[in-house]
Amino acid sequence: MKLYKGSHKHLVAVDCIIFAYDIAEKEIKLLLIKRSIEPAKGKWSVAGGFVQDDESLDAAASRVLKRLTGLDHMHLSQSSTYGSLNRDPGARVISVSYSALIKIQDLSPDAAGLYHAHWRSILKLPELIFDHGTMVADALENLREQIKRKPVGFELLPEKFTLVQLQDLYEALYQRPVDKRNFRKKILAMNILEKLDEKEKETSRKGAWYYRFIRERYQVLTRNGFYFNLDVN
Amino acid sequence: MKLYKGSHKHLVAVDCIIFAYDIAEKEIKLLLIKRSIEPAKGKWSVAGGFVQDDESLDAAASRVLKRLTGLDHMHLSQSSTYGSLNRDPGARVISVSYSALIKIQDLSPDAAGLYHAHWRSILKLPELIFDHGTMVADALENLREQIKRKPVGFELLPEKFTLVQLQDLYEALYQRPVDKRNFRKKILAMNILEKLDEKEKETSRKGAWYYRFIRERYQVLTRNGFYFNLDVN
DNA sequence: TTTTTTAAGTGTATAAAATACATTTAAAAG
DNA sequence: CTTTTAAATGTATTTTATACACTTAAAAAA
Repeated sequence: MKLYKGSHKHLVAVDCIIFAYDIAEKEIKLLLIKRSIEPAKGKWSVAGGFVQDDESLDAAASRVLKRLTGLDHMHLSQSSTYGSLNRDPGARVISVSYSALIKIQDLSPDAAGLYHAHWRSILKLPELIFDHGTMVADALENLREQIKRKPVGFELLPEKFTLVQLQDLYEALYQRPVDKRNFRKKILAMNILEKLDEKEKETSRKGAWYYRFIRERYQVLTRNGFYFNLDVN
Repeated sequence: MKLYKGSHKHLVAVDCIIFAYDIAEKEIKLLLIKRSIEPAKGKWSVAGGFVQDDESLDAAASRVLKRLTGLDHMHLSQSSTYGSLNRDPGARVISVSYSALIKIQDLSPDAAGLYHAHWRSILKLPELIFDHGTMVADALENLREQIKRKPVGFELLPEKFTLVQLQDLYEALYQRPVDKRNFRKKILAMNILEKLDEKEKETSRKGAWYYRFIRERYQVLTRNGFYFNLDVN
């Protein structure tokens, strides 16, 4: 069956904006790739790839991400689609952007070597090719909204994390200080964290208690009309 | 210049979910088209078209919308992109969905005749082709969120409208009653409406005052940190 | 002309949520 | 045992959200 004859076909790419959080440096980072093909070879870009004939958009994004992280499953969501005529000087390419949230250690051995992948703070991004700067800005804006209403911050932290680390993450994303007592009051009131009986002792003498996000409890609450809300003051 | 050789090309479509509000019937309506080509000829769908070689995605959506409404400018925003392998049985098509908000009277003469376009209440939608049902559900969900935080409700109403009409619109979208006094208190407190000295007299003896949305004032306020918020209780 | 009918318009008291803010505690180092 | 450092904690105040019922305007009917 060969329908829709006469309609133009297009190159379609997926571009993945990969976010992680660096606990030590208290910075949100983005995985950037040194581009290996023309045009713009050697310039910085986000990770991308063309959508193949036999794969869905989501599958294409997963493939690109697996190449860099080795991970099969991760927090991945479609953001926006970019289709201006001359966004890529090499050819007319329509690009679907995806946001991925991962733990900073999750990089494949190939990532640094083969793909020249590097983590860069969102505060000090180099110039990016094409409209990747816009994609990143859009994705970041989206993440800032998402993290208020969905428990996505935990995707960027290890399984065990302290409330200090969680707050630092929010502060890094919003670039403004957050009231410690109010922040803890809000997140603990949601009743979706479990306090472990273990302390993080690297960064202070006293040590800070570890917590864990209980996804199952969150899901049960959600089914009963609960809404995650961590509006930062 | 012929780069990216060997990568597959795809048919790319735009599909427009066109919303309007029927004041008399107090119903949110969707513009549906009787499909004129195979596959699924004669079935209901949203308005769509293939993206041409020389037009951006936004331009393609605008073209589709102009065909039906004759309008050059309207509230139009990209929603989501759909790319499963078999979403269209006719061929592999990747589809970018757009939401449009228009006034119900804005239909081109061709719309009804040539395209068999019909307004249908979102409460009584027929079965739609392919994944158009999902597209509509996603767009509707998006609209419900948008209308809380952005002054998009006014796009669905005439220039002059009453507070009763505005509230009815919110109630139609949420399918639940809204407290009249609290609703009016909130919207008027924003100071973005101007009370006209004219009454709407069709629907009641007493008549309801007409108001007008002052976009300029909204924009000024927005620049000064104001956020539209009409969370319905 | 008075009365009835109908939908528009209005205010206040209470509850809940957001915010501002400073001291105490635990633990290691000196 | 004193000092140092970051973690942990509670309350009062302000702001926002909510619940709730009567009055008013105007035409239609008596």
